[in-house]
Amino acid sequence: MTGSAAFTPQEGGHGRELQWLGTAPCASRLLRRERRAPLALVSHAALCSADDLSDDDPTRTPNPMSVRVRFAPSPTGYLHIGGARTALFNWLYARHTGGTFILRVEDTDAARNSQEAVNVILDGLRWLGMDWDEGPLTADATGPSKGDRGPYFQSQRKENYARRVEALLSRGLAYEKDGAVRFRMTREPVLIRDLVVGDVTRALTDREEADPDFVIMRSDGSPVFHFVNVVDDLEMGITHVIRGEDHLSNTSKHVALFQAFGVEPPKYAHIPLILNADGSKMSKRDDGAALAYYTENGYAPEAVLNYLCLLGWSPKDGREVIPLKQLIADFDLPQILRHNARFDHEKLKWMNGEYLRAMPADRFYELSVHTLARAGVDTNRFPTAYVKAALDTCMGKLRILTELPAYGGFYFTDPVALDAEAKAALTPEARERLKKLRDAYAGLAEFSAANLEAALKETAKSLGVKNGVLVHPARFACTGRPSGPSLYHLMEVLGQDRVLARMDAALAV
RNA sequence: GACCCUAUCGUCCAGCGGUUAGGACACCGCCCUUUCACGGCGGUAACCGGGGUUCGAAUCCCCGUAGGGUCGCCA
Repeated sequence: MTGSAAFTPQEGGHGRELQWLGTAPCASRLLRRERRAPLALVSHAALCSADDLSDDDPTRTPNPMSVRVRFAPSPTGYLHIGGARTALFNWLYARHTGGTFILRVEDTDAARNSQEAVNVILDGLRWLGMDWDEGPLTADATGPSKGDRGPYFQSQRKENYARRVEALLSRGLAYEKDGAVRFRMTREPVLIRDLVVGDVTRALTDREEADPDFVIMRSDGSPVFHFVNVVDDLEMGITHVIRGEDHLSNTSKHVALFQAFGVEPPKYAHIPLILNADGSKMSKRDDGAALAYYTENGYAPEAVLNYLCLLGWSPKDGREVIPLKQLIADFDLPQILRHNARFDHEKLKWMNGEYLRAMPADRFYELSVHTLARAGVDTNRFPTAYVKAALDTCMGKLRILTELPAYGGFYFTDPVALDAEAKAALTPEARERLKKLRDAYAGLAEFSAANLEAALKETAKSLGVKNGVLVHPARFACTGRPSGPSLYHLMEVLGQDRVLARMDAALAV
């Protein structure tokens, strides 16, 4: 049996785990002191391509005894958020143990297989900052890949499956019926030793009782999922199978198959599922079910990644905003919960805001310009210094980037559209006062926030009104809306010409 | 129908035989403040039900109930 030779021992990773456990508490103490700085590291790390986290890292020296985990998605055209978390747990475990993270594409279903669909997966993983040590380099099934256990597309592994079916057939462990090949499944309950769920004894269901055997190769010669999954895991030397709990019941089949091939099955870790906010199953149509929802709706990948790993897992000390490096150091299988989690969009938004606030300015500019462009706001028409100054007044004020066009879009739109509230606020009396302020501003030699503030307060004083009486009409005139960045700073960025012009426009309405 | 998993504030997590059941998001007050946020302070809010075991149960066991998953020539 070539199977036993191909299979690698599974204990290798544990020495490393102990080391990590030993160093983690110390590191976390350091990090709690300085929350800001480590956060910056996260965004940086998530931004960088795979190489930053992998190839330079001395702990990543290939080790035949180490952990080998895989993410094996089917290219369905979208990357489910639950799938992304499964990938994340595998990736974190690999990085935590110094093991190998493998990406394998289960493209056996030709009907819904396309390069676009594969790209959705590759891009999704890259967006989150997850790099794979072995797997495809492009979406082309026949294209280049890295790793010596390929091909990494199931569509390219047909001979392996045929050979394995033959092996089972020749030993009487499988048989042909109606042109299909069926595996002789044990009738005894199967013990599944799960690292998350514990020991599970899976008995046969009533239907299985009637006929426990199952098809491993269809009459058209194509192998079925349970079979290819096991064969690939075996031949790729997978040591730990970390996957959704929806596969737990089927694991008895996989264990039986491994035994038929004469090898110990890998260690299993079935992780809980992600449900909708109302507890229902998250299906393709639900908002936020696809990773693309987050890439397109103003989320920072580092925040999504952080939030995702807190669904079903948490560090012992209750920290929630956790730098990626710390996540890798702390992550481990035994701490994974056994019950499903509901996805809380509000909390993700909060966390996204935390990351947006703490990230380096350049990173914020990059994300912002991209978001504005998507909203039809072209920042390229403005000097870079102006764009940066404008965005500086917005940084720290948003939870998700998609709030930006409404929040700071006025910097790049002329004339500004006054909303209903703004128009209502510009009463004849308010206009009169605004006119006074406009004239005061027209006479300013240096249009700085400090001068603007002083001039406004002076004007208010001479009018005998509170500052707010002038502040609000001024804000409406300049931005068209009741809320936004700091008024004086926003006006400084806008500059004298724009501010006066906008005040004139508001007075003319 | 059978099999498997699960069950602490509305939500995400702490808890692992003895706690005033803790934190975070959200929510509600107050403070800060030119708006909106941030931040600070305070508050509302939970052990699914019933039996055991034990001096003592959110923690262990059993039964119910509820939710989720699985029983394909889908993946």
